[in-house]
Amino acid sequence: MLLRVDHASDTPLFEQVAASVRTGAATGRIRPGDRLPSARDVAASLDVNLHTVLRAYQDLRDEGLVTMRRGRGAVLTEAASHLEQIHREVLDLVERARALGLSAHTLASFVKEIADDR
Amino acid sequence: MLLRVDHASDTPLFEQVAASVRTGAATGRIRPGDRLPSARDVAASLDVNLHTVLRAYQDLRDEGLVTMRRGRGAVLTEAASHLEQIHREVLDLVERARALGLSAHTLASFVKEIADDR
DNA sequence: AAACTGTTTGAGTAGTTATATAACAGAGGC
DNA sequence: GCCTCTGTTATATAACTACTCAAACAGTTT
Repeated sequence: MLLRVDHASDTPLFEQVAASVRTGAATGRIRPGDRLPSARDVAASLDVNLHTVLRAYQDLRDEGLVTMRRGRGAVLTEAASHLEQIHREVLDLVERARALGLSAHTLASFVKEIADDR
Repeated sequence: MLLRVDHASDTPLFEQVAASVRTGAATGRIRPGDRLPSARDVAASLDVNLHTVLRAYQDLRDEGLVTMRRGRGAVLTEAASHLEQIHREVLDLVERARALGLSAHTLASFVKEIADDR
């Protein structure tokens, strides 16, 4: 199955769904132009509310990773084609920070601060 | 003043306080070995509750950026000496991602996912 | 028309955030 | 020793936000 979710996890369901899609795109399981499974299908197969899935999809749209139109579904954009490369760079940076005694949480707060400023 | 806070902002106060300290360390205004102003002083001068400041300090401790002991206060660790370099690398990465059509939010979610896995 | 798709609206619940007050306990100066 | 500084812990509470759910709505495709 493409998308997975852990109901016992402390990270929000919609965030897990979004993360699944990003990972799927970063590993090439989903490609630009591909349509994501419909929100209702995902909701049914993950035993999650429709709204929760749509919330995840909308976040991905806000990031520019998918386009959405009713009747047509959610489609992966060209921007997603570089996810793999960027994801690798993020891993490298986390590793480098770690070597300097800095946690991923510190990095996360830096990135978040930059992200929120726009 | 070293620490600043915007009561009207939508980001939590304790997070703003923590971010102030990180920025202060990244710009060399605070150095390893320096003691942060006492939580009570900060609370009074920012018109914020003591708990709010301590929450920020504790987060920084969890990240390994400060050590805390009662009677002595919160002291910046050696790890903080590399904050400037890492912060610059984060800015570079955000820039590179942006050039590929990826938002800082996408990056943030990657980093957060890595950070939460530990 | 029928069967899909996302969109919108509304609402309930749970968790987070910030506050306040108080008592506790280690560290250091006098 | 005593006083005052420091963070720590406990308890309570109000306001707010996040999260989830349900049902009706409106384009798109077949």
